[in-house]
Amino acid sequence: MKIATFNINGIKARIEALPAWLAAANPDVVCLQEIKSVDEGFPREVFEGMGYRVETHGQKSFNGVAILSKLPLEDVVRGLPGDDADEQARWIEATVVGAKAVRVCGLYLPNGNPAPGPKYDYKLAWMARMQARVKSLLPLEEPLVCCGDYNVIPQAEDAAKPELWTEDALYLPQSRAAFRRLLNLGLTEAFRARNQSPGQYSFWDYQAGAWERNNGIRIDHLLLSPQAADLLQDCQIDKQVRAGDKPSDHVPVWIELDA
DNA sequence: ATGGTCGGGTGCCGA
Repeated sequence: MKIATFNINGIKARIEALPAWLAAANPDVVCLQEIKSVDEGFPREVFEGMGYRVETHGQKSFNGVAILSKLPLEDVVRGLPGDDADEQARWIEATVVGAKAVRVCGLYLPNGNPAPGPKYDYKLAWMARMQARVKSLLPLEEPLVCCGDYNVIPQAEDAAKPELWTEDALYLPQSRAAFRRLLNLGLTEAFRARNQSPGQYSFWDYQAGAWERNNGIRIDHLLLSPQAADLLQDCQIDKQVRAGDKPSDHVPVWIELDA
């Protein structure tokens, strides 16, 4: 089972590049972030025509997440539990029914800039809620994959120029500590586990020739429960997508599971 | 050293 995460930065803007990548990469499951569309505006027919089931959790203008799957989806949850007043669409879960069932959580973690400030407070509170949600899912002892745009640079080696990020919400010690606490629940970060080569990133800013200079950061992650980590065969970043026509500022990251 | 680019949607905000 091939599971990917891809922050597409607007479904309307990516209506050619996303199907092109799907046709080439042929993932079974894709978690999308920043669809920037309400559910009714999402062009589901395009993806249904390619054999994908489509579950969205959209929002006007900002945020919005979705799961595309060639395998049946069950028990869809929309929205991160723990705050009924939170109206930002950043979380969707579903069980993918393959040879083995895999619970997949697709997430768009808050950016948090500027820090300090209310947006950073929201980021840290959201991460605490995610911690609680994952903690409640782990006792099921089933394969669990939490993937998406974490908006966290875990370590210095995950940025081309870490010194430029020291005051940024993506790299502040509190952000990295909250990410570590997730890992310390017993999750495996798939790319770090499978791929040790340096200089591999998942995001390059549109500005200042960041792509051409490989001035990137690695902020799109797949975190696996022990039962999912047992099935992990591979993890790769589809870097070449950033060089295509009308690219997102993020590229897909995917895992292959023996499931 | 500075400023720079996208997307969504129609005035700027978010990244």
